[in-house]
Amino acid sequence: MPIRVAIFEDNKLVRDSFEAILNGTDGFICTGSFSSCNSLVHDVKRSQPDVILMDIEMNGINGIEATKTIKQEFPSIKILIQTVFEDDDKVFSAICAGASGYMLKKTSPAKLIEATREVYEGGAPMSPGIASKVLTLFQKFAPPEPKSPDYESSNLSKREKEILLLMMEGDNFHAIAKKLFLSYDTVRTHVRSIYKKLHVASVNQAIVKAFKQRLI
Amino acid sequence: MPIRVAIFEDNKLVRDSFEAILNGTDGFICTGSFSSCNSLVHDVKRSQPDVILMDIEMNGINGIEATKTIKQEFPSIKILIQTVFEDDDKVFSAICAGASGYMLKKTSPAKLIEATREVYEGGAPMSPGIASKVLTLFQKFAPPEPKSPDYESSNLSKREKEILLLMMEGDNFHAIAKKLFLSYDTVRTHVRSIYKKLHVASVNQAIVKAFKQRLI
DNA sequence: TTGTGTATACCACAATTGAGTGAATTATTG
DNA sequence: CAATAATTCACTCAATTGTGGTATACACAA
Repeated sequence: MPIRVAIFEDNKLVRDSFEAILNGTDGFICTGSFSSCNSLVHDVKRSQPDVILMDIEMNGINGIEATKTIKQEFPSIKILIQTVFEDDDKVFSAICAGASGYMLKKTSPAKLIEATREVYEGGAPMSPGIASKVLTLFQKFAPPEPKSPDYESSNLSKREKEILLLMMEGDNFHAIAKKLFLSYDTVRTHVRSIYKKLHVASVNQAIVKAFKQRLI
Repeated sequence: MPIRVAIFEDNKLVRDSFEAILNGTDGFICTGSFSSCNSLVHDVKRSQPDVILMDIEMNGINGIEATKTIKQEFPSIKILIQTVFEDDDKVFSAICAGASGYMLKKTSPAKLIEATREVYEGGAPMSPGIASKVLTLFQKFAPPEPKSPDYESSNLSKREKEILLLMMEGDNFHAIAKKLFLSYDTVRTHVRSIYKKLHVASVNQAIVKAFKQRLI
């Protein structure tokens, strides 16, 4: 079963060229190519792609807005951003919008095909300079090491904090048990101590409390 | 002028093998290989590397601590992390510590050499799964935009927003029904449409999404 | 007129969670 | 050393939640 790819790209030449390359490569099929995002949701619904090649610089709705929309409506579709520029702002927005990869337009067709496959397989191909920017941005934004005073004073043990964190990721008890290599019942026991310490009585309330008090 | 590489690696076999490969490849020279980080600063000073291949799992000072120290003492030296594991925690810590790349140990020698060169040239090579994790972590930690467009585009109806809000107060379905003068089953029906629109499958995840996207 | 979305409500079954109780092992600390 | 907390696991039972249907009614747009 070939990888279904849709293209959103201003430039007709580039668009047609991509389409030709994809259809000419074993294991790929271009199920749609569009010059704008004006009927984005409709177009995506019709072409049912696994991966979308998204130009970032487009008239009307730009590639980043489009990426956000697509990720909201079709979270499982992977999006590979294509751009001529590599400024921090664009990279940052694209990733926050939910892009799975970020390639410069100067990339060779062969590498683009390879990147498309990598995206499809759950990877995150990025042109070298981009990857480096991402790491820098990451270091800049990630580790403010928040640890509010409540976090310490909440008396949650290390294990309990781990579990609360996973609860805040949306994991259920079975998933947590699996991730932490614990038995289901052990997780439930820990959850009960969390409830006791936070004075709550459900996942629901524990998460709310954790968020509101910036506990994590 | 060849790229000067130093190796920090527990396993003698792996260490010697890396050294042989580097010295056997044009454009590279191994200027030091060490089995621990016990005399880290001293060793780095002596070997004056451009790039360091750093094993993450080592006795004594581990690779992440070592990376921090090196980046502190010799900011211009690039560090390529090597690991067998790819859990979020390690990836996260390594990048925050200042690593320039993150390769799994199963990577082929050829790709490792290529990654070393890429690091030297200012890139950030990462094994596919790792790069993907980085993007995910990035999205997780990036500062949420103050006015999230998701609020408007979430398409939640008035009733659905009301109910989501009460869920975020920690109310259960019975409590919500009572507060809104609805039947228990009506609340559940609304909750189902909320899940559909937010692409989630539990109270748990709906609340997290609402908080993170500043939906309410 | 038909379709779509919203709001309301009910039934039934499966899965998950909450609460009670008990118990063993390993830190940690007074 | 003894007390305490943390961590681990198990079993039960009731309550809540998740998911599949089905149904009526209203409003608004194609």
